[in-house]
Amino acid sequence: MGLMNLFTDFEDRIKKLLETLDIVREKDGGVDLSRVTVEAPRDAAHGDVATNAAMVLAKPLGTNPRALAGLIAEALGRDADVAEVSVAGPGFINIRLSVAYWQKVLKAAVLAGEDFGRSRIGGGKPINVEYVSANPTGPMHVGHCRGAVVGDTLANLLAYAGWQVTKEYYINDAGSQIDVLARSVFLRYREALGETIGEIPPGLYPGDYLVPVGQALAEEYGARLAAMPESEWVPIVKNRAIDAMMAMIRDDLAALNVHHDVFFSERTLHEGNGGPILSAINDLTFKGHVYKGALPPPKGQLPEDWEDREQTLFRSTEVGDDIDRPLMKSDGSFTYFAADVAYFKNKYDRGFEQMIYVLGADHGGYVKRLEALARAVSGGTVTLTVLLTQLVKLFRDGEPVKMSKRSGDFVTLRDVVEEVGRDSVRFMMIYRKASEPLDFDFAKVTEQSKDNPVFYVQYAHARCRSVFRQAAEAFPGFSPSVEEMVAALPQLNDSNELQLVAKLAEYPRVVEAAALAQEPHRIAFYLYDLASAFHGHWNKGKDNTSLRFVNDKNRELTIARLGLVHAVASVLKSGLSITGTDAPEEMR
RNA sequence: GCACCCGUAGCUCAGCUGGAUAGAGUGUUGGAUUCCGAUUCCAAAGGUCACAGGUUCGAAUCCUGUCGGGUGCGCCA
Repeated sequence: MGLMNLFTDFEDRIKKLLETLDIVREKDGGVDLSRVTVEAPRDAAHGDVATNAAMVLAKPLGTNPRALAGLIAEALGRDADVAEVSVAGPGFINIRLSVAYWQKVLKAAVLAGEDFGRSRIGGGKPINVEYVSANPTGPMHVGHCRGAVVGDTLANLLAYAGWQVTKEYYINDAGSQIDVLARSVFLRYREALGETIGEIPPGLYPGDYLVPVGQALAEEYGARLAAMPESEWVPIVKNRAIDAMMAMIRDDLAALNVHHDVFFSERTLHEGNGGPILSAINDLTFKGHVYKGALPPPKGQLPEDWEDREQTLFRSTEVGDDIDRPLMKSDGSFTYFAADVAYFKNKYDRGFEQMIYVLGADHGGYVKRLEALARAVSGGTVTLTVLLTQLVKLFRDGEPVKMSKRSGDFVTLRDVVEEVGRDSVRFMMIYRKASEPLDFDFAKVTEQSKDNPVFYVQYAHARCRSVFRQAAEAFPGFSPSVEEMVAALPQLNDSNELQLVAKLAEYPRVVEAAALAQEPHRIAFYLYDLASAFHGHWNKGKDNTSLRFVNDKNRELTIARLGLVHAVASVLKSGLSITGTDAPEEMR
């Protein structure tokens, strides 16, 4: 099935052809063909594929682009799959493909089904995608939503493109906010025992979601916890609290169709007096990246409580950072970043060659130290990339939704999913470059209309399935196999249909480009494009009944067209599954 | 003050890692339409790609600077 990607197919053909040209063969030292590309012309009127070969190679070969283009075009014209070649503009070579070639491409698509866009470009390399990693102190709110969807979709995309992907969640269960959580739960526990606790003191988490956690503790322990000294009940309550919060978060994520492979606990890095962290710091020290010293005061406004103190520092400035970063506080305890060093080391030891961190835009200041960390620990062998997702602004009927940090006043992820639906949330979150801010309007997203892109795409899929149902009505007992559809494909030669095939043919290239650029939004935009092409073709059938997929006078032609519809449905389903949304059989 | 992200049609945004006359959706304007399944279809108008330089056959895209918006800037996680 070498026809899966027509662009790479023709790139290969053109490069082989170039090597047979006299002007190339006679060139001393050979010619660099790496800049030769094959792509779809911006304007379909120019042709089906175009190459820049003549413009790129003219200078090294000491000739002019138009003359070289003529030579290449002449040779290309002898390719049986090429219907027409022309030279245009500064030296573009435009190629129009034969009907037979399009039929071969479609055949590949029909046979491959949902695997049509699958790629091996990732080479089976292990890659770690870390995303969400929300603190386990409460339910997830909308702010976590975008990172969750972007990370999950990117991970799906990379898997489809041939990487060996691990989806990972870093549980921040070691910091002081977890102590606050434990004390908040303890209060709810005393409440469950019948004590009057009154107003939740400031500094503790006031949310009702902690009430059942306190009740469960009361049922299990009775009054025994209350009788313990703090040093004894804290670890018990802390464990219960974290488990309860993580269970809640997992439920929230499941509602968004987000599922991680690994949940990594920060606490495990602190076990045994911080052994894993110490050993990671020792590793860095051994490699010469650690020293004891004082940081220069921050530029601009000096904090009021600024004191010049000596601490253990990571010399990250030698590996690309702007300022050295503290690993230990002046009292000798670890910084958060120290745990990050150990966590990265852990991933590194697990054999990941590539790591992606999906973080919110408010963590932008963290990027350089993470990159520096990767260089220092791996010696530059690991590529660590940080994907920053910009903020989401919520709107209801055009009015911004206000959120304060006070409990009950923020919109939870669960609220949003329940109100607008899982698929709409996911698609909207991915239907924009991650680096662009996103406005999310409840009214628009709930609407089941063309304005809602996920609906438009899903509708195209449902319509495809509907064609099969209609065919079964026109021809009772009709259910052509893939083989029958493939055999009938030579019947397809209408230019409108071939345009749809051309759109399908872009899919493998879109998948690879999106995976390499780590830009999952491209899949969503492609799906919209394909859906649009399909709906457009469908609409032509309104006026021109000969274009309709089901033709009850021509069984063979109908089978061939069902092949096209089958391929469209398969690609839509494949793409929708990358975005983590359903491909419904019908819209109701 | 510094770092990162971003300035593209009235509005919301794409632009395939440098390609041809910069594209969709929405809105505006003008037509068509009792439909193999929805608030349908077709067409037109709409742009100094923030600005100024540079790199080259060729720049919205890469480099530098300026202007404007967002985010973050010792021992918080």
